[in-house]
Amino acid sequence: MDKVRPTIVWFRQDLRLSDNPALVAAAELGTPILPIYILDDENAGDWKMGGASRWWLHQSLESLNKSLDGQLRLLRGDAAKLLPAIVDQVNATQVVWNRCYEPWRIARDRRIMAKLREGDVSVRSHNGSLLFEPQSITKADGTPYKVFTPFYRNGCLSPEHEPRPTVASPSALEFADANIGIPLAKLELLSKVAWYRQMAEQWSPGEKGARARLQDFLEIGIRNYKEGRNRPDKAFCSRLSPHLHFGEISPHQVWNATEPLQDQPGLHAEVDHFRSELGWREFSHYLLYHWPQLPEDNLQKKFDRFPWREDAAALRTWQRGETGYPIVDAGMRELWRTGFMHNRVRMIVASFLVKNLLLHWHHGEAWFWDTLVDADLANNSASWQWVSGSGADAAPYFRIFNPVLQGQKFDPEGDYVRMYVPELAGLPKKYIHNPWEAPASMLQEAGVSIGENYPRPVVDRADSRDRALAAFKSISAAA
DNA sequence: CCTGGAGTTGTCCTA
DNA sequence: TTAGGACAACTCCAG
Repeated sequence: MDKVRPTIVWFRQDLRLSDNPALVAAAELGTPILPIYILDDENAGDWKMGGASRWWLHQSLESLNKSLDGQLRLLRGDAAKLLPAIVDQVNATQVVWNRCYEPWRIARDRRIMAKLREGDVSVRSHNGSLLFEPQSITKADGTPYKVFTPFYRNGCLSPEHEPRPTVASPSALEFADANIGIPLAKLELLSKVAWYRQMAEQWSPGEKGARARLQDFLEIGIRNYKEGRNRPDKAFCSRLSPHLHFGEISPHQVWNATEPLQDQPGLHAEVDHFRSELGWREFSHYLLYHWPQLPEDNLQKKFDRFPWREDAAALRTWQRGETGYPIVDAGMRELWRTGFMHNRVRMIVASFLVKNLLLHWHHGEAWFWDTLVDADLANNSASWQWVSGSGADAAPYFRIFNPVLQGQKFDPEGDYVRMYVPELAGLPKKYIHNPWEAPASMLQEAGVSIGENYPRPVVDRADSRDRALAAFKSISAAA
């Protein structure tokens, strides 16, 4: 009874069949395939997946399992123990996966690879989720870039680093027989409280949903991307971030799909602009790879002596969307309801937390980590450091967003605010972003009572701006 | 080693 | 109403 030894395909942040180099490599071997997913909270340290991400993952695994004819095996626990055990149990001859780049995953995968190779198992990792391998892009002296523009222009965009073409899904997969795994429900990815009910209306997790989202974006959003992407009241953003994070679509698929649009009249600049956003995703992963402390430590050491405030009550108003600044509150409520926030608004709420409230960026980082469906260690930490001014290539300290002006500029009709802060819906656009300045009669007519059914501003805007400027000045060398 | 130019996403004041 | 300059000082990067 000679049984053919199977190949294990370990799915991680590549929950798709198309453009999946590890899967293709496995299929080419011609041996039966055992696809597995391991929910590994034990090696993740402080960066266990947050609640919104778990909701997404649940849907995405369900979808992947369907595409795999129900053959996906699910496990839960320490991958460094589980994987070698499975290899033994099924007598696997080969294990393949696509690389991940968070520090804890790199460390874990290195250990696993070494352990498996002690036996007679061949282990191969592939690149499925970054356009540019972090170690391949360096300055002439071999050290990593710290500034986006030269990283992107001179590094990524140089001809030698052109992203690889996509690879097709294997035509037919032969699956191995093995009594392994637990039902999806046993991963316990869905919290008891159904706060994610509204998220389901907004999103279609899974490979198919990701493809549809891309098609939609290529037909509409990208055609007015440079301007339109700044408008939270419109639908010009790609909203691909959660799909990319879980690898339901690869950046290569997205990058290459924009190729035909480049030659269409007027679209070249739009495509370039969108691609540079993919470039930012690469840059964040690059930074995290070269500076593994990015999620915890200020990249710029002088920020270690920054006079952050401690103010639990103020933090709570921010988290709940009750700061009294409509654009901030709309953003925080969008996040809570949908697991997402428009990028422009992310900058506004982040600036508000760090500069107007003067609270440590770690608070924002942690909240986003738990509530975003696209929570991504690299993007999250790099972006928070950027906003705070502590990161690579950071915003100058005097760049403090004015939530009223930002609202008026990027949500000019107030539609975005009305959608997520319905108690203000009756206000005309002139005062929708600064209701505390509206005439009493107008407030009354709109049914708004400041301090009663909509909060008074938690801080005075001008005062808190001056306070932030002083705080940032205090850590400069000249001070 | 030196040098010059540049650095995602702003705001405010003044003329 | 609108346009232009100030807001600091630093590090990064390429020639």
